[in-house]
Amino acid sequence: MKNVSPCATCSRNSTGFCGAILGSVKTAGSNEISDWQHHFVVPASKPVLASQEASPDIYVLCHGWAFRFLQLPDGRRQILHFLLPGDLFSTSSIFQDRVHFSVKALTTIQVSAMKRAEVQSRIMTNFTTAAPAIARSCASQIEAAEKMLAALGQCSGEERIAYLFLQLMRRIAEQTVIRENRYPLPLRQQHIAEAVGLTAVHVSRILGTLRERGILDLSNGVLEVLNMRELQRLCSLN
Amino acid sequence: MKNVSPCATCSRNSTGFCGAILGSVKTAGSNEISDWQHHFVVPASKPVLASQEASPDIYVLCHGWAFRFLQLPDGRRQILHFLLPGDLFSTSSIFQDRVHFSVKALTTIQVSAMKRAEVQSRIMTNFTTAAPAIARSCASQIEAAEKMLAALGQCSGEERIAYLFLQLMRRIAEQTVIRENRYPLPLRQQHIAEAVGLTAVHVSRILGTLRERGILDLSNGVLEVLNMRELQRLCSLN
DNA sequence: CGGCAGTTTGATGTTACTCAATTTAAGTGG
DNA sequence: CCACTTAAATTGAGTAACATCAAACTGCCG
Repeated sequence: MKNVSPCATCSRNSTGFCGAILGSVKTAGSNEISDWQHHFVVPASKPVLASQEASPDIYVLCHGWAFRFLQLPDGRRQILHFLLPGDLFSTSSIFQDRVHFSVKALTTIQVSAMKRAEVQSRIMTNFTTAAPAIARSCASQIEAAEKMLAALGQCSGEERIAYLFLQLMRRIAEQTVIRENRYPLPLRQQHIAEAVGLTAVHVSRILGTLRERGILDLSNGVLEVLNMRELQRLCSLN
Repeated sequence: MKNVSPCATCSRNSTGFCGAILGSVKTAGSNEISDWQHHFVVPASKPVLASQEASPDIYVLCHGWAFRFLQLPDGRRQILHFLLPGDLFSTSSIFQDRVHFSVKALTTIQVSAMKRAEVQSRIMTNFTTAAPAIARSCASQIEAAEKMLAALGQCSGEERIAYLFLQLMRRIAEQTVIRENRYPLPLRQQHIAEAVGLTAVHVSRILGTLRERGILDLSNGVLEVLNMRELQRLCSLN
């Protein structure tokens, strides 16, 4: 298992969530382990956080990919959101110690955990800058969820997959330099299926036709977009 | 057209959004029209608010039913949420002047509009009580959207309708006394269809079987639940 | 009495699911 | 490097869920 010391990549903290919301929370340039935050590693495909489980910490993903999901009593599950480095698990976790979803690692991940009480008090002392940032974060989470709702309710399988990919591509491009339209995408077809509400078999067929038609090619954890214009045209949402 | 004077029913303001979030904002017992809030009426099935339209006000539904929806470029639309009396259109509208959805009246409605700037400043002066309330409101909107996402992604038409009804019933019961398991529900089948991602024809068939099986009966704007236990069993979500 | 909006019903087509078999890819240990 | 194992992806055939189109039916209102 990997080293559990504070991850070097957590300089990322200064861009994503922490930069925007916490503002002056992190001591600039400091690497010391404080008593209110720590880091840990979770291996690929292992659970990170269970639904309704109380936690005194809030979590930010520092490295790797994870996803939030809802598990239905009969075993079916819906992936709600893929977490990328820099992402806060959920904005509402700043104020609540229980969340309605579970989180699982997709790749091996590094997570930063911060004491909620500490984060809250730091936000309160600096709320004129923190409040709008938190509000924006909430608003964008709501908007993302409701747009996906529209995609699942109104769009065909192909459209949904196109929409999912476009959203992910946009987010990946924000944190990685993209060359030759190749996006790192460590998803199994089963994950795509659970995110867009199809079966893995059907996802395979749809990806097959998209490949045949020269629109995109997903293999070996890389999504290569061959015809961006056509991909966007497929996605009537957006 | 109905009278546009401040609606008597807006005593409701003290329970729903305003009571929880605004706290001391409303002058207790006062009926005067202030310069920072006003009321208006929208007839049934007329638009209230268009997506991306900037507004200096935030809105609370005082009377009647409305719904928030997303319109796709090709005309399809997804109903995101039904608004009941006391509901703030969207928590994020407190901080943003544009919203990603549109709103339409289902019945004739009365709406209370409040100047955002004024609401914000009152929240800021009282943020220790307002902030947690706003956070809870955001969290519950996110949770509702993501649970619906799971319903659309993983559940059959019948399950989705059962879920929609159970959610609505819970909310209706919070503000109305329910007798004989009869819930006022002023929805056309087309609205149900657009909320759960089915066609109106299919909704009609599903409602037909639910009626035949003695589970529920929706007609004349009233939902009568005949077998609550069975209805809950249908809804594997929840 | 007609007209209209909403609902119901039937027939048929399409999308997506299920089950099962096969192929491919990725390790793993010798 | 090669057998062996296992997870993932692909393919085919049959089926179920849902959409589409069109017609008939209902209640309601002028």
